[in-house]
Amino acid sequence: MIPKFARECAARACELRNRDTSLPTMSDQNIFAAVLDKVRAATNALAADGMLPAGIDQSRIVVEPPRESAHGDMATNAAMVLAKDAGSKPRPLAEAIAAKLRGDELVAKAEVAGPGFINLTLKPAAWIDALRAVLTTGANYGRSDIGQGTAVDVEYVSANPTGPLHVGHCRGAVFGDALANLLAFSGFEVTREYYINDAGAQVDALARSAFLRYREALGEDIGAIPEGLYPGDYLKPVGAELATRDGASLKDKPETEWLPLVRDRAIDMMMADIRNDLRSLNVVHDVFFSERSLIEGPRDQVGETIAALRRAGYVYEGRLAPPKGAPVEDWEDREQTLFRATDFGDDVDRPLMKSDGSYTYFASDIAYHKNKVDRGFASMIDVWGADHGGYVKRVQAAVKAVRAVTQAPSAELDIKIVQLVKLLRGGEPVKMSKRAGEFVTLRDVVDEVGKDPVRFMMLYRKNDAALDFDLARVIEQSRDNPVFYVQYGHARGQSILRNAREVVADLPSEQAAARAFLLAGAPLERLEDSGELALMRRLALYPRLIEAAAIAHEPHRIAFYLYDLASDLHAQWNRGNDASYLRFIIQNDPQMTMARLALVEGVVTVLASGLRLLGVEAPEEMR
RNA sequence: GCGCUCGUAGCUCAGCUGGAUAGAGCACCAGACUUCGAAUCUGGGGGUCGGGGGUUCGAAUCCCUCCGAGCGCGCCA
Repeated sequence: MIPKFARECAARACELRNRDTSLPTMSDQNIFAAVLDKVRAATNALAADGMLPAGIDQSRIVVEPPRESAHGDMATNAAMVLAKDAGSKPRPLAEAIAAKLRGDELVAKAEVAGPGFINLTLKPAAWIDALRAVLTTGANYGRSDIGQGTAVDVEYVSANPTGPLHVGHCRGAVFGDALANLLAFSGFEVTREYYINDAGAQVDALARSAFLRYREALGEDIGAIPEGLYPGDYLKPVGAELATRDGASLKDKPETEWLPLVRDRAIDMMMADIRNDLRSLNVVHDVFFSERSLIEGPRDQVGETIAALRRAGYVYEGRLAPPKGAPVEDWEDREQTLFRATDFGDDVDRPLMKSDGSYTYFASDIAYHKNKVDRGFASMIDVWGADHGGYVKRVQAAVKAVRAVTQAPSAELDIKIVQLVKLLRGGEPVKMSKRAGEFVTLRDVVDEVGKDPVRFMMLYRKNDAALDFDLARVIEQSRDNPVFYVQYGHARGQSILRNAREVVADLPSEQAAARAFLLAGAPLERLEDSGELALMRRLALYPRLIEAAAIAHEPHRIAFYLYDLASDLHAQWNRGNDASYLRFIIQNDPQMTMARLALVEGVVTVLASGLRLLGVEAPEEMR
């Protein structure tokens, strides 16, 4: 118990803060970016020496952790990438660059290896700087400005408002939400959007189904729900609500009169349910965009879009060859309005008008994406289920055409396909019968296992790989269960910080920022153990990982990183069991304790940061 | 028949947009609790990256071609 020492740490932290009052830059946080700058500086110096041509292209130079840790802390391909332009062989060039790098204050070793890699080993001070960066930036560690405020629209879920969300929708919901979090953290201006398919035959079927439930609510015996309508019980409240609101007044009207009324009410109630279900997963959209509004709003945006495409020569009247493969029963060869999708990479041209004169779904979708471009989104991301995979090319084609007619400076579209989820319980498939209207809803799953397992497990897989979700396994409290393992890592770190008050009595318990501030002044140079260095290296990787995940639109990388970080922490903990001098809390050495607490603080900070991006709780303790 | 997504250890999966001797977990075998949470950790065996060509300094990654799986294939959304 030496408060005096803690005061000294605080004083030192203040001093460190005053030394650099500017906002942290990318290189301050991202040690790989910092070293890349050093490598570029070295090549510039060689250019000044006349060893390299001036103005050489440095864009392909990368600095990355080597696969083999024996090769050092990081490796760069600079010499191999530059060799061709430099007109020299990689290895001599590598030697020259390495020689320059050896003069750097953070570089302990620079060696040329293999075909021309430069392997760098950094001095421990470099990793200590990285840890200090975690402590001083706190929850902002890993945040970057690579998005530069670019407006990006992330559209996800967009399930039909004809029934409650089922378990298959979970994955897209969680993926889209985490991706949006990640992009916002990386400096993009993100809009979270849900496209409501409230036009077309399916919502009419919804209305007819709801109308039956309405008559049922009025006491009529409606018998079985006919084929083609929605049989689920979830429409009973809609019928009851209509009966309460409208009494018997709808019952004897012709369908043309009651259908729009019933349809709008049914859609509103379904969407309210859907939003509630999404909220149970902590998924909240900024914009709910109605398909119907494209057609029935003040302007017919679908008609306008088609007209604009027609003026540009992308729409024509013509005939299509009948589809190959599975024969279409009622195929009718007729002239129709077609979008010239083949000009933009699709396989066939696509119809825009149905035979009854209404727009196809695809026509609305073109108009919808044009609407996004008109709203100023330079980047669009659509998250779809695997069953819509066949639709990717035509929408990509549509966006290219839209970009051409709007002359938007940028209109990128990335379509992320999330594969299907197989629901299991203890290894056995969960049976559900869609025909009988019985399916496992999103709400069922969240109620059974909780939001955190759902969110984490849906992200603990690449989005385009199929996923088994086992209701029994995801709530196990064991290493088999990654959700638990990572959350336990955070809880264990918090437990250490709580217990540390035995040695460092005035360590702030609740305010993480104050604690981190104090700990940043600890004598971090005493962190010399290999396990401690491994943890610091892992922490140093985080900004680079976030950046790569954001660019690739792959939030699953965060989940895997967190698992690795938690694993490093658990390993170091257990090394303290085998060798007591490696424990985080050393009773008679408050200085060492402070330094190790700083490391723990850094770990829990990054675990909490990553979990927050995934939308998963970072618990203080496991109960 | 065509298109899309995949194929990596016995199983479930990573592999940082082309880097070095391909990595985790489970399972199997052998070990570590008078602890700051053993709900954890340490070590071991296990591979023709579906097959075959090509591109280059270098390929699990990019191209071609077979094999196999899932999804989709006018006027449904």
